[in-house]
Amino acid sequence: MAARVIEATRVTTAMLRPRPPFDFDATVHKPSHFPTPTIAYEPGRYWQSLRWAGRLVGVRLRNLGTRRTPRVELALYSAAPLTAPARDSIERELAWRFDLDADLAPFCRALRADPVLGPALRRRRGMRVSCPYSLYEYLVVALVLQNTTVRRSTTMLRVLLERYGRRMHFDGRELCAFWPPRSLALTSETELRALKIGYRARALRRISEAVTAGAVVEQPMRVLDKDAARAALLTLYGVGPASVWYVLFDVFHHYDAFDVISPWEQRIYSRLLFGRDRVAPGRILAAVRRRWGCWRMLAAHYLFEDIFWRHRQQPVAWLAELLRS
DNA sequence: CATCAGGGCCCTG
DNA sequence: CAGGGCCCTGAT
Repeated sequence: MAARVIEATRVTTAMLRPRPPFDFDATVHKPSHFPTPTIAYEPGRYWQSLRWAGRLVGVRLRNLGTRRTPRVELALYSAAPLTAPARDSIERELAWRFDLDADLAPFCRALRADPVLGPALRRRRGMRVSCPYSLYEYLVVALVLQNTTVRRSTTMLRVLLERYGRRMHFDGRELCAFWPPRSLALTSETELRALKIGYRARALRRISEAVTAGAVVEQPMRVLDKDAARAALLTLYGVGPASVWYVLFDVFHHYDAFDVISPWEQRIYSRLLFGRDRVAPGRILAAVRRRWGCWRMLAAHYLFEDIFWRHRQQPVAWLAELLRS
């Protein structure tokens, strides 16, 4: 890395007002997700690096409100002062990434009587689907998660960030920041392979190339419907059905993007929905579609994150068993 | 020591 | 549309 640590000392703040109800902690922190060194979280406080419009910015969010009267203080740290338009555009970008303007009322009304979902819905009331990454960054994460263990994924991402990313120092924290796609677009596959990311080297280079060339552009994809977005994403080399549905939900907030289920998630949903182990994926998908309809992935997200939050508070034996490995 | 699976995907037949 | 190969690592 990036010998040089970026000192982001200039700070500007703003107040965000998410649409109520809003659960700060469950929105900014997803205990079931793969943690990356670009993010830090403590109850009520959250930090991340952000590459935006060619510059690196340190983001801090603080919860200064309640579920009913949400207030989130946004502090932006940068090496050079941010212009007002830059600050506004980052504010809008974060509102999108954290789904702050979402109206969850119809969802809550429709599903609060559901016997399985109801309790999770009440405990996490106001939680949003959120994603701190750009589409490109998310694809990088999805790539290192493929066909390996969490431990190795962690190593691969760390090595990539050390080699091509930056370190940022702000608000007393040091976080890594992603590289811009173009710095990998021209890198040789051989050089990437030397970092022990295996066959992913080819995909990483080609995805970086595609994004740099404008073959895939995030902003316009945000308004595409689910099928169109899926088709566009599948044109990327190394991006298949499993990665795509994660992207459709996390990055593009399609609340119904629940059409694929991976083996480890299958086992967790089997427990949560049927109270037993290894229910066939097809049955799980049919059940969530029937019960939760167009909200099925958002509902599943509530259930999933809720059990992970509770597990953290008070270990859940069967979950601990499934996660061991 | 050999073998295999791990939070996929591509390519071939 | 099924199945082999892919990089590497740790478990057995």
